[in-house]
Amino acid sequence: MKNREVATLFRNIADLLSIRGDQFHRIMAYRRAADSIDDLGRDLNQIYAEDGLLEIPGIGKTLANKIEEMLTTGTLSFYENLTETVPPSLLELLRVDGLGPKRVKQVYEELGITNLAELTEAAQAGRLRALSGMGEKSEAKILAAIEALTRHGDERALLGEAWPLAQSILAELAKVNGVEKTAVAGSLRRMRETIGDIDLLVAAQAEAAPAIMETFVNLPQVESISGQGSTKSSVVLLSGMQVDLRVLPPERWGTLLSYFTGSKDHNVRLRELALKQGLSLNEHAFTPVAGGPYEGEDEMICADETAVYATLNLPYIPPPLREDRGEIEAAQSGRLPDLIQPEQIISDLHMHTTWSDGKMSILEMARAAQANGLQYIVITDHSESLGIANGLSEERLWQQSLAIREADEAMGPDFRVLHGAEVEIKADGSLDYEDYVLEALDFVIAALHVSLSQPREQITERLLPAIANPHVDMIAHPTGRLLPDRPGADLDMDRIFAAAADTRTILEINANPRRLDLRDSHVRRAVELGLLLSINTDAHHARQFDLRHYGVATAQRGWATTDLIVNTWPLEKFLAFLQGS
DNA sequence: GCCGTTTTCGGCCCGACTGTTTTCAGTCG
Repeated sequence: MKNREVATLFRNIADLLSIRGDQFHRIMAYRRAADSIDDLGRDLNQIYAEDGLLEIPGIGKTLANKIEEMLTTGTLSFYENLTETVPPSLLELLRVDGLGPKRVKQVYEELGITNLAELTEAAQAGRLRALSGMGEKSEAKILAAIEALTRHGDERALLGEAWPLAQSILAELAKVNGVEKTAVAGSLRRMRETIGDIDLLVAAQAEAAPAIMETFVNLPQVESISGQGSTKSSVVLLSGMQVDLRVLPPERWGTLLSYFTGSKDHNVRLRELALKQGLSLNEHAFTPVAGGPYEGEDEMICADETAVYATLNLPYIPPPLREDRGEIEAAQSGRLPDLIQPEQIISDLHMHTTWSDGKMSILEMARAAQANGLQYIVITDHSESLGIANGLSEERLWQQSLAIREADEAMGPDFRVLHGAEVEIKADGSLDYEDYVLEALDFVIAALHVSLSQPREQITERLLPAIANPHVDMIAHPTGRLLPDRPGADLDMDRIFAAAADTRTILEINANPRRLDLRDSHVRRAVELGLLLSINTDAHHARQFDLRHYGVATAQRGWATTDLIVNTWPLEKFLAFLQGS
């Protein structure tokens, strides 16, 4: 079984246990374990082979045994037994917005409902309202939620879709009288690759709140209002995405922003730390608890997040790190990483022009890159066999070489245009250009685009020779995944990383929000191993240079430090590196 | 079910909103 399958099984167990009414913290343990496995960046089978399961955070003896059973037999008897008392089809009921484990248990036990179709039928027949705690309104809400679920699904949105949407809504809200500050919060501020719903915050005095809420729920993109209060409102957009807005006073901005940025796990750790100091932390303030050293004193409010962390004797922790993956401990011991920052990026090593499937000329891309704050770029059009992308034959590649020299000269002394190629790693593992061609290029990218579903052994063996080739400088979007649907190649990442370390081959963090490949957990592993990384836009149009910040955020989520990101290197250092490799 | 600078047992965070309630349970984040 793969990591994702194990994690999913644990999540399903957690949901089934919650329907059964098991102890809350036992359920949470399964969820935490699932999250932990998702974050690994390594193959669980490999960790198991090294006898390292117990070192995974949130995995104890019981869960380690369950993982072992899953990895060795492909099934889990505990889960099989569980589904005999709690039908797994109940899981789909939990996807209905507003329906939690207690209600699911209730409709299952009292009405014998086991799936979405039966629930729909019962609601339409008016049989739900007879249940205790339910009425006509609840019944109508459930029907509406089922309808919304069947229409939009409950898929998470891509970061690259949610981010611009959030910015446009904030821009509208900022125009309302009395709005002092606005911010994105939640997983969007932490820049996760997918977003469940958009969390927005506004700082304003209470008297301004009604007008802000009115503006919000009446935005043209809004399809329906799921809740409207004085501090919190929720809407569903036409796209099906839910957006929550909270309005709170500016003097409490720090605790507010911290609380709603999450992650939930990070917040739990912060509250635990606060409690150890005798303080209760919520979105409004730190409040002294009875019996603690501050008992009887006033609450402490925080105008910014730095003050929140300072109260806990911690340095500021950047949002992309707030996942409870060791950032609290690192902050406590002064070992927070020197995170790569967007303004430190001075190059882009992967982009396309009209010579292959790009939309702009070499010179147009160069000028746009310079306007974007870069100092040098590499033009890397596709190689011949990627016919669908108008890949370059060897002859056209030589012609392009002249065109690049012309563009380089036209750009003057303060900007350099280098000549590279994105060379196809063919299904048989061979590269698309001969070595003497690769040698003549300034920079060589190798990448997988086709036959990505080969079995692990085969596709890993296909990529390794490319990494080992002395002319290959970088592997682009290593797994080839495309969010949200194509999972990418089933590579043995341990072997890929080891090979990249041996040959000092750069691994790309592709900034396109459909790729973000390497993904954050892979970056984290690569950083631990000290591998060289590069954040590139893979731009096919000048405006796609704007996508860079998604790549930087992914690097930050993987704890990437400035020294490992080759795009921070001055041109001389970069060229010297290419000479030496 | 995990975990340990309250350590092998007993904790493990907090509030808003909604709909059903006469004081609260369920859901969500």
